[in-house]
Amino acid sequence: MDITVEQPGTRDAERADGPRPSGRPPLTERRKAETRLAIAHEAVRLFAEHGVAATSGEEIARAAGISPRTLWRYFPSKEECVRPLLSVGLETAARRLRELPAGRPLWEGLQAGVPSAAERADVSSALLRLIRLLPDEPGLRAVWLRVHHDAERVFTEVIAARTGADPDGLVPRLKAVMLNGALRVAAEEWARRSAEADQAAGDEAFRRAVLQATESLDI
Amino acid sequence: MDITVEQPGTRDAERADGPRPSGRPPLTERRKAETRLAIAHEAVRLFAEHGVAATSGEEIARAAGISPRTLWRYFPSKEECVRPLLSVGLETAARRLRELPAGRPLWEGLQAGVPSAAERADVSSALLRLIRLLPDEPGLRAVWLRVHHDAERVFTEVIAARTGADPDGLVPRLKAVMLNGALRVAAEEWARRSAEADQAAGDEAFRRAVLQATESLDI
DNA sequence: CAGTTTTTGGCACTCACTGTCATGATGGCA
DNA sequence: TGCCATCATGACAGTGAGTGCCAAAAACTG
Repeated sequence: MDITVEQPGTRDAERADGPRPSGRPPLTERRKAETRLAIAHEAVRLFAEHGVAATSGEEIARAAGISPRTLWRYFPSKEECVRPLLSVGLETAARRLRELPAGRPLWEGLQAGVPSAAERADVSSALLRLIRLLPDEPGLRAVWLRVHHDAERVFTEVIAARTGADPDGLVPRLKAVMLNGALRVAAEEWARRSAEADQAAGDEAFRRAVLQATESLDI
Repeated sequence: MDITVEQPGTRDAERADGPRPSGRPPLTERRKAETRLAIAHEAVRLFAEHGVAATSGEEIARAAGISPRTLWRYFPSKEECVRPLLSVGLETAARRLRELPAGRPLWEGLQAGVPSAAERADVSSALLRLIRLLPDEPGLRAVWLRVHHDAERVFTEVIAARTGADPDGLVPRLKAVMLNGALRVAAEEWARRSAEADQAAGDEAFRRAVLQATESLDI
């Protein structure tokens, strides 16, 4: 039940020490990433239809067209199968934050965060369904929390770099935790409003939450 | 792997609709609470000695002097066994916050939070050992995150009451999430400093983190 | 003390997950 | 194009976490 998440191709990626001088070919890796995402989609579909408890790992594997053994190689638990969908928003948020010039206000990099992060419509709709499952599914909620917790480290470094503070210091860590929590709430608001009203309302809710949170944070 | 945590005696407690007119006698409940805590202590000890993965539920049960079947009735997973220790600080923090007059600054209710929450020395030292396990034990970290997530709801209501805001509104929720995250970081700092230096240093670190965080929050 | 409810334990069972090995697909290179 | 090294996949068997069910024991009520 340990949850040591192994990013696909991490070993290969770190072996390639340049842009791609002699690393693993991207074909295989891209296929693996596709498989990961396909599993995630099927898992969300099955979880939404029958609930997490009533969905076995074997069913997910069958739906994704792979053997159970392979499923457990891709993900360490059936709940973790949804991680690729949950993390996509935070990853782009971190990337945009890193690319944001130090002078600009924080929310510029974030206000388009989660919603537009999922450029592909299928990802976005799956993410929407998934977040709506969270209140009723403790196991998935745990993944959601873990994903955000993993993002904290990244945010801490980005914030430390932006504010010129010590990355191991207390202040950037506190700010990262707060920002991270705000993004979680914003994403939940986004999902709720998107489902209640429409996509525009969801995006607006997300932006409002982020703005509300960041203006008091001074990052 | 569902994590529906059932507080001990909840059913009995809600049946007793007065201070205790005809509810369950407190003896049984107290004994159950003691059993819960005893299990938690043994679990932490075993986890610290051999690691979570190498500790079986059966071992925890044997150490606590109960049958495995009973252990699984008390806790839904072996990791959850440590929850009573992890939640003690947040519970007292919430209680003190509730009792804090509306005018007083927030940190007055919190600065003595986690450390002194564990009045009993054994609880405090077990909690210390436990928090130090978190970085290496993803399963326990997940419990830590879940405990904090559960506390969010409580904090949201307390904050809404203090600030006169709508408890379902965005602002109190954001503030609760931020406060909660700050308390988590503060507790981790407390554990680190307590272990590196001494108890006083730990308490001081906790207070510093809480102060740092609350002064920007306007609760 | 007798009757009822609650808690515990024992047993059997499911299924999430893992170690191991054989097989097949893929990419590198002559 | 064909051979070799590498790695992904699958089949199989095994462990152990967690659950349902029923009986025994304990606690509470009168």
